[in-house]
Amino acid sequence: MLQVQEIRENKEAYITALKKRGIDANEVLNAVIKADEQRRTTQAQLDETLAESNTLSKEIGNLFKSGRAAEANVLKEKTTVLKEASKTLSDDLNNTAEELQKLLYTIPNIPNTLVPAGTDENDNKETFREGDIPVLADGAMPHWELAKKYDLIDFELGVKITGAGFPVYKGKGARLQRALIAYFLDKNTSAGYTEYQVPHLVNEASGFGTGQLPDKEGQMYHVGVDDLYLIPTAEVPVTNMFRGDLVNESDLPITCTGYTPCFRREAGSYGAHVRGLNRLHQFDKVEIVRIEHPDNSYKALDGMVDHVVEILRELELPFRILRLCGGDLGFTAALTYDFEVFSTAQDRWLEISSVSNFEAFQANRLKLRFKDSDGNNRLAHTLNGSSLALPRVLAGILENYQTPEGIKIPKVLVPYCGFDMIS
RNA sequence: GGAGAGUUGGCAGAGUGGUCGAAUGCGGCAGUCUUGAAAACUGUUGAGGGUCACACCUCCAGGGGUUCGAAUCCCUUACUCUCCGCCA
Repeated sequence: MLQVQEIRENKEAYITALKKRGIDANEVLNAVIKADEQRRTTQAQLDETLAESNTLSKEIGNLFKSGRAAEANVLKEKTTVLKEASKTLSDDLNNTAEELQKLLYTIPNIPNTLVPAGTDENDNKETFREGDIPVLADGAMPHWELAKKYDLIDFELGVKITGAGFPVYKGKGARLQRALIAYFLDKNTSAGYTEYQVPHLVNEASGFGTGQLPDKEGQMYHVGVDDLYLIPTAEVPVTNMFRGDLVNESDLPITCTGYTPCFRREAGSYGAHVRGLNRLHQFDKVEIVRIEHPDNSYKALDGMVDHVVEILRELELPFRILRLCGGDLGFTAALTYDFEVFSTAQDRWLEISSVSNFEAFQANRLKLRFKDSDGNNRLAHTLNGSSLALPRVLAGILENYQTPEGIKIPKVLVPYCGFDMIS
């Protein structure tokens, strides 16, 4: 959520920046400013009425104490009028504040200057590419066929016990998953991130805090009887651990990592692009989250990008980095880098990580602040990134490492797997 | 599922109708002392709105009520804890 004061001060710049998202924000920003002015006017009137009322109350109290009940009763009548007035004003204020809040919820974050204009993924800007795309032998298969051939993943069994999009990992497939999780967590903790295990269900307040609610509840599974949501990413519980906190400047940065399953309803298309592991309702992910000083957040973002690069380099997977364009940028993000691994057998790029700086957008909703050296309370910046999303990494490994003899295991994973070949 | 007790400032924890935005402790900040640090001592320190700055207003879990006046009394919702039951 944007801050009203910032909108007031930077309206024109915000309109220009939001054009990159394909949004003409002129009208809504004007509406915000107008509602805010209305709010402040009403607030001032209410304050005045209450001040008068408070003064009278004190006088009445004093009169009663000194036994002048008759005079007190005269004043009492005055307060009745003031009470009615303040009731009306307070209702007005609530309505205006609610209206303002609703408007603010509809406005996405302001894209960073680096964000290219554009409408969809075709306008994303590739900023980096590394790794050789392997030349596969004849008869190379996509991962879902490999998974079947080597009995690593059973999609049909998942359908039987739950439904489409809930695969069952089996044998060396399950072991490889576990190895990846352990390897990712080790990489993250040795880079200084503190490991957490967090709940996989969150309450409504948490959904609001990170921006999944109120607009995107359809993307989350909702447990109605208890009014809880299955997490779509560890970002939600991890970031919300700090909701409402006021920390010391010296506590920053706060860095966390955690493994969780992720649940996404993603009612959408079915077909070739969502086959196998490409798109699932439940998948595993290791996440990194940083709470940063605003002066340091972009440096931290670069650091997170470098960190993910290192992991992909160690896995020896061909990858590229995209800077998301305005149209593809998430609602809460100011700048996002997507990582994609090349799936040789499918001949396409698969997104395996997304690293974003949300600046103060989430922190404003979360009321996540720090006390700076001048004693002022300021909103912190939040960032997060996947390191990494498991299914597509698995797909990338299966497809890129396949040989006629079997699937080789990336060197760095062998100690975690206990085997170096799936055959 | 049954019974009871709670929810107060960054944290812990007093406060049962006006003098309470709130004792005290911890933490934070500043200073004294010290070569420096620690300890000790002194001072200072809740948040939001509003203002050029004051004034002023709001906030003691959320919502409603009683009262001239509510952290304090009443109703209600949520959450937490303890005991019992069930259970990994």
